[in-house]
Amino acid sequence: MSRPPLARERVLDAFQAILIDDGERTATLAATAEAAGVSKGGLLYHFASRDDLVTGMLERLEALAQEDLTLMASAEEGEVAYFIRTSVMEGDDLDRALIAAARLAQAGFPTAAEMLRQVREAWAAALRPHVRDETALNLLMLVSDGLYYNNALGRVDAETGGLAGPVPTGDDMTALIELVRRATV
Amino acid sequence: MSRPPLARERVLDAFQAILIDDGERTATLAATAEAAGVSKGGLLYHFASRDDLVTGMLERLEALAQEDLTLMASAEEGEVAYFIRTSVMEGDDLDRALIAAARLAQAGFPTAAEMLRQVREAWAAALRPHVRDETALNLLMLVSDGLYYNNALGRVDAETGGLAGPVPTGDDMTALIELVRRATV
DNA sequence: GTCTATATAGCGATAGAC
DNA sequence: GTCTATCGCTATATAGAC
Repeated sequence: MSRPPLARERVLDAFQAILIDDGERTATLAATAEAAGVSKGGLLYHFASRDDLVTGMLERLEALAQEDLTLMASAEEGEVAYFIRTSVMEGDDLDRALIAAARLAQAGFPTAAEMLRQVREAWAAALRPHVRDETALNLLMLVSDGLYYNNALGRVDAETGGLAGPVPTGDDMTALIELVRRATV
Repeated sequence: MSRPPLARERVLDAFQAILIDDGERTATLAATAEAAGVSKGGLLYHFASRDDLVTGMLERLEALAQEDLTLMASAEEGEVAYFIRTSVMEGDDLDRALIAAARLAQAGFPTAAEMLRQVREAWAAALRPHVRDETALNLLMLVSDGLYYNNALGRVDAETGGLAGPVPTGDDMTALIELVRRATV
């Protein structure tokens, strides 16, 4: 649990950024190394293979998701409100890790798909006691999935650094959250 | 508008199938050619480049989406019910074209992401007059997106040929549809 | 319209110096 | 711990026979 080498984290950040901005095909070892400011050999000292790089990224996602579950459990506004609110993508570390993992999953990495399922299931389990029934839970999870999916297809907005997609913002989002809350809690 | 060569369609089918089953990276020209029963050279007679293959696939998606809009407009059960019901993935031609396009979009093909946005917008426009307000439309679209997203991450089920994911089925799905309908229409 | 053969380029990974 | 150099493989695409 001691802090990992700085270069290692920078490589992981770079890999994730390229995955999000340009897709799995562009996230080569050379491109990742250059973006991280190390050589290909330097990268391969920290991650013995490309699969190893993927594993490192997924482990970081798992840790971030765990943190989020803790925050959700102690949220003053209640678990459900917290979950809906944070399903709106704001470009934080967890959002970025989820989008990057989705790219890998769709590129054919089964471990990424598995991790995403696992994280989703953990969220569902945490929310289950706080919604009226299983149907409401399904609705809640699917709306959240839909928000992530649309953002995953959107481009990164150069202005805000956030992800721009055909997803409601501002007052529209507030109204949506209220509608979902009424239908599920 | 006369019917296209048979080999061309077979190549498109093969490309789509590999995209869905194994991801974008595995859908190489060689693998596609073999699955279609032609040589690499034969494939490249019909599609001058890999990008051309992608374009051909997206054009087919556009045509299938257009057909679906026509069916939706004349559905006896009403547009909204038709839309929710057919958001459940059953492995038909449109479903497969959408999943394959999603794979390409996440692999970094901007034209695929663009086409998906366009198709989604066409659906939204067709549904808008039949839901109570814009918030309801957002909810409806996001649930549909969520269903597709989960299925896109799931594996193809060897038994049914359908796509298996963490998505409600049977009675659970009927209940979900009813809940969404009540919240939107 | 379909084939084989080949050119060219880029990727992941290894070896070994520093 | 980080580098350069290089190997081996595979991918896209071209050329030209049939």
